Amino acid sequence: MISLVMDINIKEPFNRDRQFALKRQAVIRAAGLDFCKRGFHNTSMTNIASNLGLTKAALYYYVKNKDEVLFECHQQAYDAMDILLEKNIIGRNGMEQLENLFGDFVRMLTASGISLLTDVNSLSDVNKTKVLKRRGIIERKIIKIVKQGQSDGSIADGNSRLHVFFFMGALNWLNAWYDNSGYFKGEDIAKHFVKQMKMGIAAINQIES
Amino acid sequence: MISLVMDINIKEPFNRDRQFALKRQAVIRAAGLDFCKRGFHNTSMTNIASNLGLTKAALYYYVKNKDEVLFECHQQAYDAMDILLEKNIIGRNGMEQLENLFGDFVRMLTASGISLLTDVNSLSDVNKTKVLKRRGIIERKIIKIVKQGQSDGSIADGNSRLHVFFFMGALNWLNAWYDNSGYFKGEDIAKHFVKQMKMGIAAINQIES
DNA sequence: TATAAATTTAACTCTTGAGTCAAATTTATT
DNA sequence: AATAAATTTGACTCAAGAGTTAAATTTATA
Repeated sequence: MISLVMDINIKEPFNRDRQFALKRQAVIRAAGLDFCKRGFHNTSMTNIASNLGLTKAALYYYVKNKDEVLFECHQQAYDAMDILLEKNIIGRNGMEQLENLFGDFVRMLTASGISLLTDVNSLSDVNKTKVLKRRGIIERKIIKIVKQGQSDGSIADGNSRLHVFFFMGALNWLNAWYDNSGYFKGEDIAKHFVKQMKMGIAAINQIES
Repeated sequence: MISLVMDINIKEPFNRDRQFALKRQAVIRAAGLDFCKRGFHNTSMTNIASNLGLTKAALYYYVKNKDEVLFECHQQAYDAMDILLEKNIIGRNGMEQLENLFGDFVRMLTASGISLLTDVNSLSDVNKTKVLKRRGIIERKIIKIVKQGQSDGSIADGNSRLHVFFFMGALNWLNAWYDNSGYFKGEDIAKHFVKQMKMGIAAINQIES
């Protein structure tokens, strides 16, 4: 049972489609959490609906089919990552940019209710292609930052793609085990993970926490 | 289509059950690769069978049901990890032990055909409990090594569980994206990952590759 | 209060894939 | 060649869950 309350404050005149779009997004985010927790195929449309306090029929009022839901979950995550990527071009060097970015990634997963789904094989072929393409683009952007860090001397040499795969693995796994009600607080994890990410690939000369 | 040839050399007298057990293991390992590649629910028993050049009926000659297959896949992985854990108590300090262990983990995943499955929610309740329990035990053993390293001064302070979750995430993710026919060679990944793991949590004073 | 949007109810269709089975046939072992 | 194990064939049952639908009802908005 997840609250759908939103759009409370800002009293922009009289929405209609906006209201619909917002609830649709909330529905998809909730579905994402379900998928993340139980897995795509272990979560029925009826499950999703009833977790929202809705009926299956009502759910289908917002989405076309289950494939679309999964697809939109991916889109949501990638939209969020894109925003963070834009935002985090700041930093004195590659390493600093990467620290900011990675920290924000962790915060996104622990705080925003957005899940990073990995089950790309359950998508229809068309959507799978789209998702993989988009994932590739994001991956390449991160790799680019790492390469930049290697150029400016802030990040250690070595295969940049492996550098990235390593700490992105930590991120994906975090997404799988993290539980808001659990022992760790999101911000603590963020701090710890940023540090471990950094130490893992920092250029040797400039390691000073 | 995966070859099932085994038990070629060593001509121990006349096996019977042994032969059965070996093929059964091979069947399960192959299924594990399928699950890893396409996902548990996107892989039908018929798929598994035909990838082995078998019939569904023949597959059921070796296993009771799909749940058992998934369960045994987990067991195989944990058996392998247990062996490596036994083997890698060697090392001058916690860090060295951890390096050996982690490197072997990577090699196991890239070379042995054993997959580290994450989809634990698709298991029956009984098996899920068993698997989670076993995973917990292994996790704790690794954490123990880390703590030891923190005691002997080879590993940096900080929450040991987070230390472990971080690099185990890298491992799980590797398992998901790695492809024998791909760009990277297993041994190269092992070297790189061990280093990045190490740098991530090495005590500051003793960082010298 | 009139109107349209949001949601429920409840029944229904369809497909997929797990799991079974028995008889026939192939393959290996002695 | 005899025997048992391994495998095929092909048809079958069953359950779960996606997706649909139409009519009734509730909720919000103007």
